[in-house]
Amino acid sequence: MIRVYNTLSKQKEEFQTNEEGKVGIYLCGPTVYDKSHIGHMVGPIIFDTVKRYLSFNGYDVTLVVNITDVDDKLIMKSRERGLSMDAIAKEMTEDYLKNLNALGVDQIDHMPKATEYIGEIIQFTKDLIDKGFAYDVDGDVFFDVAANACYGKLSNRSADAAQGEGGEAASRKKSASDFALWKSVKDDEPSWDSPWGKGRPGWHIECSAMSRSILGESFDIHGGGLDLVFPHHENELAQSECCHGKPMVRYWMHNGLMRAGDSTGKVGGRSDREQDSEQATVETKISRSKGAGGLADLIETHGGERIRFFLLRTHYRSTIVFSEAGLEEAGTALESFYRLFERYERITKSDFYSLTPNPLREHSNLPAEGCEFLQQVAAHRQSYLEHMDDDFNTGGATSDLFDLVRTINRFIDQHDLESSSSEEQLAALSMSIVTLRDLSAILGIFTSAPAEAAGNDALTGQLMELLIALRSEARESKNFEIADRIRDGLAEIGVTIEDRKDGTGWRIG
RNA sequence: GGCUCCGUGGCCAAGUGGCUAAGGCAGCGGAUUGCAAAUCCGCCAUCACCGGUUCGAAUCCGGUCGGAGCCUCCA
Repeated sequence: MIRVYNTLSKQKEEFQTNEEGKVGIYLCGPTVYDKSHIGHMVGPIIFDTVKRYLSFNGYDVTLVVNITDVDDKLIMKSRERGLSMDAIAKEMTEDYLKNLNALGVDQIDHMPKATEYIGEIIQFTKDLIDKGFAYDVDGDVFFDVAANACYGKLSNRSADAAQGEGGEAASRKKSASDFALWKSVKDDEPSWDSPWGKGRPGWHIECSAMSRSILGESFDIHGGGLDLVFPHHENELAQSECCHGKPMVRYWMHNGLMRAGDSTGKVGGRSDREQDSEQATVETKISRSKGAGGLADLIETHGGERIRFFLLRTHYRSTIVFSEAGLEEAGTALESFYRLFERYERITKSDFYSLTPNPLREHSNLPAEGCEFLQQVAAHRQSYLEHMDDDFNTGGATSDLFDLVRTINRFIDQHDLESSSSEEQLAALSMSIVTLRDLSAILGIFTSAPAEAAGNDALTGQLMELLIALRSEARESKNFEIADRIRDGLAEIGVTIEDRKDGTGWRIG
C-alpha cells in the first residue's frame, strides 16, 4: 500500500486513484523568463521519480508539466532585451528542457504552454462568470473570493487573512483578495481577443484550464514547490472547484525548497534577486555560490547523476541546503556503485548498463529459497519498497541501495568470485545485480554509463598498458622502488592504480 | 502580527509511541596487500532545552531557545 502526504489534509493518506490503474499528475513548471537554476529542477526530479515508482507499481501514469510563457516578468524581460516575449520564452524553454534532460528527467508526457491554451482559458473564465464566481470590470475579469465559501482550505487561511495590498488593480476589485483571471491589455503588451476585449490570462487560470484539458476536471496528484501553496494553488483550487463542483485533485503534493548554504533565503528567492541587482558586478560569483545561476556549469562539473542523487537522498518535503560540497559528497558515495558495476563486469563479462530493468514490481521478485545471500538481497529490496511506499521516501530507500551494495560485495569476497565461480554463484550474483538495477532505475539513476573521464582515449589506454606492464615486471623482481614511483607518479596526475587478484587496473580520478 | 515547517553522531540524513536510533561522508582499529588502492569486518549519537502524558517517547502535549518558508512575483 502506497501512502502519500496530502497538503490539504496535512497527513499521509492511502493512495487511491480516481480511475482504476490510472494516475494523472500535474506539476507546476517554470515561468520561462530566465535561465533555470537548480531550484527549478527539484520538482521535476521528484515527480519524475514519483511517476517511475507508480509505473513500477503497475499504474498507467500521465505526467503533465506546464510552461508559463505569458506573464509580467516575461513582458519586462522582453522590453529589457528588445526581443519578443515569444522569443525569450522559446530560448528559456530550450534551456529548461536541456537541463531536465541532463538530469535524467524523461517521464514527462505533456508540456502545455499557456499561450497554446488561450481558447480554453477564455472558456474557463466565461464558465466562472456564468456560475457567479467571477466578474468583469473594464476589460479585467476577477475571481470573486467572497463567493467561494471554501476559499483558503489548502493554505489554511481565511479570505481576509489572504488579502494583500490588492495590487495595482485594487480599485477595480470588489475585495483585495480577489485575483485576476483575465487582464486587459496595456500599452504594447502581447494580447489576445476575448469577450472582455484584448488582454491576456492571469497567472492561476492557465493551470486550471490546462489541467482540465489534459487530465480532466478531477485528477489524482497536483504537485509543485511549497512556495506555490499560496496563492497559486489556493486560487487554482478555488477556480476549478467552483467551476466543476467537485474536488480538483485527490492529493496535493508539495516539495521543499532549496536553500543556499552560505546565507539565508531560498535559491532564486527574493534576497537572491535583490543582491543580484544591487551587486550586478559580482552577480556571477554570488549566483554561483548560491546555485542560483550556472546550472549548466554545475551539470558540466558534477554531472546530472550526481545532482539527481544529491536531491533524492533527502526526503522531498524537506528543505535542501544546496552546496557544492554536498554535491561532492554525493559523488563520492556514488563511487561505490560504480566500483561494484566494474566488479560485476569483470566477473561476468557482461555490462551492468545493458541489463534491462524489470518494469513491474510483481515481476521483480527473486527466488531466494535456500540461498542466504539472495534472502538478504530480497530483504533489502523489501525494505527499499517499504520506504518508497511510505510517501516516496527516497532518502530512506537509498540506504537500502547501499546495504545491497555491501551485501553483494561481501558475497563476492566470501566466495572469491573474482578468481573462480560456479554457475550457481554467477546466477545468484546476476540476480542480485538485476535487483540493484531495478531499484536504482526507479530513482532514475545508473540508467546509462557515466561519461568517460576526460583524457581517456585510445592512446592513453595503450600508454597505461605499457606502464602497468613495466610496473608489474618491477614488482615481480621486487623492485618496489620503481613500481611505487610509477604508481605515485600516476597518482599525481590523477590516475589511480588498483592491484587486484586478476590483474592491475587503473582509472582516472 | 497571522499561517506553516524544522532542530537526530564531526558533517549530511532516515526514523514520528516499544526489537541493539538506517544509510552516506569524514575519522579510528582490524582483515587483505610488498606497501597502497578497492573490498570486507569492527568502533564512533539517547535524538536543541525544560516540564508533562504513558508501563514505555527522538516520536504525543505544553513551554523555552534556535533556524526556515508563506502572507507580494517565485519550483
